Amino acid sequence: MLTIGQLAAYAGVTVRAVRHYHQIGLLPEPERDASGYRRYGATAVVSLIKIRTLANAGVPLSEIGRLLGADDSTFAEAIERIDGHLRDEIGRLETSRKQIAQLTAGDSLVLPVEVTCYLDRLRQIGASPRMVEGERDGWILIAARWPDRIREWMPAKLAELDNPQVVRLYRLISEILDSDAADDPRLEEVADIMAALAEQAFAAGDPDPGDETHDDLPFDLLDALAVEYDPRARRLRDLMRQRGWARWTRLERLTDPPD
Amino acid sequence: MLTIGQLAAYAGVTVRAVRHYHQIGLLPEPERDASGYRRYGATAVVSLIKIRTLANAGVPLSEIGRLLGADDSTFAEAIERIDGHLRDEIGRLETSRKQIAQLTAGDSLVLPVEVTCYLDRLRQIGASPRMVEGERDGWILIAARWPDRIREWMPAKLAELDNPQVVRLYRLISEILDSDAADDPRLEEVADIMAALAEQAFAAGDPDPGDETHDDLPFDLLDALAVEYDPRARRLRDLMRQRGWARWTRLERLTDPPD
DNA sequence: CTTGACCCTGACGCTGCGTCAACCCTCCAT
DNA sequence: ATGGAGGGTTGACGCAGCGTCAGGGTCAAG
Repeated sequence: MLTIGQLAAYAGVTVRAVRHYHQIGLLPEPERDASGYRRYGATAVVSLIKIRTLANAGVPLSEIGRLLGADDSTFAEAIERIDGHLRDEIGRLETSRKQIAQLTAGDSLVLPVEVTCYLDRLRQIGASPRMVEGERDGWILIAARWPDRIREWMPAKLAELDNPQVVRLYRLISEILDSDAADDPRLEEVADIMAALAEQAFAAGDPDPGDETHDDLPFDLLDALAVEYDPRARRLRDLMRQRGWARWTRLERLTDPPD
Repeated sequence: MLTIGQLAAYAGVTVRAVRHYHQIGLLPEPERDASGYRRYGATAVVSLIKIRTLANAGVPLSEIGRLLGADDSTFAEAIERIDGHLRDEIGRLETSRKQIAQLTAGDSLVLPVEVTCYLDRLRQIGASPRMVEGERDGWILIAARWPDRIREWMPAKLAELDNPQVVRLYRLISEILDSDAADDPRLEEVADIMAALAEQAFAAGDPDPGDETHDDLPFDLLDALAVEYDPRARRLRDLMRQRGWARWTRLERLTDPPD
C-alpha cells in the first residue's frame, strides 16, 4: 500500500496533481488508513500512469475520463479531434512567433516597412522626434483601418517629401512643437503652406481616399489625435477653415465656406 | 470622443477586453461623460492598437506595460525572451502531437511496441482477454519504472512463449481466471509449473533484473496488482512460498525456506 | 521529546478574458 | 409620452491545471 507521495513519485507527477485528479473525479478516491491517509494499491498506479500518458500527449483532463473507457473507434475519433486542436494551437503560436520576430522596437512595432521608411525620411529632412512620433501614431490609426491599402498610398507620400514646400512645412511644425509659445505666429505660415499644397493637389485631381472609403472616423481620430498631442492644433484647424479646408491632418478636402 | 464599444470595434477587440486592460492598469481609465460612460480620445485608440499588436504576437499582458515604455535594447531583449517561451511551448505541443499520433487505442496506449507484440503473442497462444489485460497493466508498471530498459527484456520474454510449459501455464491461469471457483485445484498445477520454470531459469544462471536494479517496489506492486485483479492470487503466492519462491509474478527469486 | 518529513483540508492565485446578472442611459418609432 | 432595442455601468463567477500557502495532524528516527 502506497501513500499519495509514493504513488505520485512512481507515476512521476506531483502530489497536488493526484489530489486534483481526485477532485475532478478522474481518479477514484482510495480507502483511507486509520489516520485518514489515502492508501493506494497497484491498480491506482496503473490508472494514474494511463492518465498522465494521455495528459502528456495534450489530451484535456475532461476528455481523459471518457477516453479511458472508450472503445477503439471512439478513441481514434477523439484522438483525431484533439490532434486538430493541437495543430490549431501550434499554428497560432507559430504566427505569434513570426509576428514577434518582426517586432523590432520603435516604429516598426505596428507599422509596415513602407511607413517606417517614410518616417525615417521625415527624420532626414529635419522633422523633430516629437513630430515623427505624432506622425507615427497617425499612421497607426490609418493602418488599423486599412491594413492592406496603406502600402499603395506610401509611394505618393514619400514622393511628397521631395517637394521643398512640404519640407519647409514639416520643419516649421517641428519648430512650433518644440517651442512653448501659446499662440505661435508661425502657425499662420503653416496654414498658408498647407492651403497652398491642398490647392495644388486638388488642381492636380489627386484621388481622395476619403471619398473611396467613405469612412470619416479615422480622419476625425487623426484630427483629435493632433489636438491631444498639442492643443495648438485646434488653432491651426481654425486657420485652415478660414482658408476653406477641413480635415487638415492627413488629407485635405474642399468644403463650403466656413462658419 | 468614442464610447468603449466604438473604441473596441476600431481596434478589433471586445469591450470586455478593453475593460480588462483597464482593470490590470494596462490602458489608463479615460474621463467619464455626464452619464458615467467612458469616453476615449485618439491616443487611447493608438495605445489599444499597440497593446493588441503585442498581445497578438504572444506577449503576455503583464509584459506589455513595461515593453511599451522600454528603450530599444530592453525591448529587443524582452522579445528574445518571449520568443524563447514561444519556442518552448511549440516544442511541447509538437511532442504532444507526436505522442498522440502514436496513441492508438488499447494496449499501445502506454506501452512500447515490443510489449504489445508480446501481448499479441499471448493472445495467440490462447491467453484469455482478462489474462492479457492483467499482463498489460503489469507491463505498464514495469515500463513506468524502466522505460528504457524494457525493450532489452522483451526478446527473452517472447522466446519464453515458445516453451510448451509456459504456454500451458498461461492457458491454465486463463482458465482459472475465467472460472469462479473460490479455490481452484488447478492452482497447485500452476504453482508446480512456475516452480519448475523458476528452477530451470535459476540453473541456467539467468540474470535477475531485480538484483541489478535493486528496487523492490515495482515487484511488490506487481504482486499487489495480481491480488487486486483476482484474490486467489494470494493463495498462489502461498503455494509458491511453500516451494521456495517469492515474488512470483514477474521474476522469481530464491529465498530461504518459508515460514 | 523533539525534529523533519509526510499527510490532511481549504482556499486563493494564475491568464485573458467570456458570460451572466441587474441595472442605467439614449435614441428612435409609435 | 411611452416602450423597446441597443448601447453603457459594476460585480461576480467560470475556464484548465495545477502551484502554493495556511493551519493543522501523523509517523519514524535520533
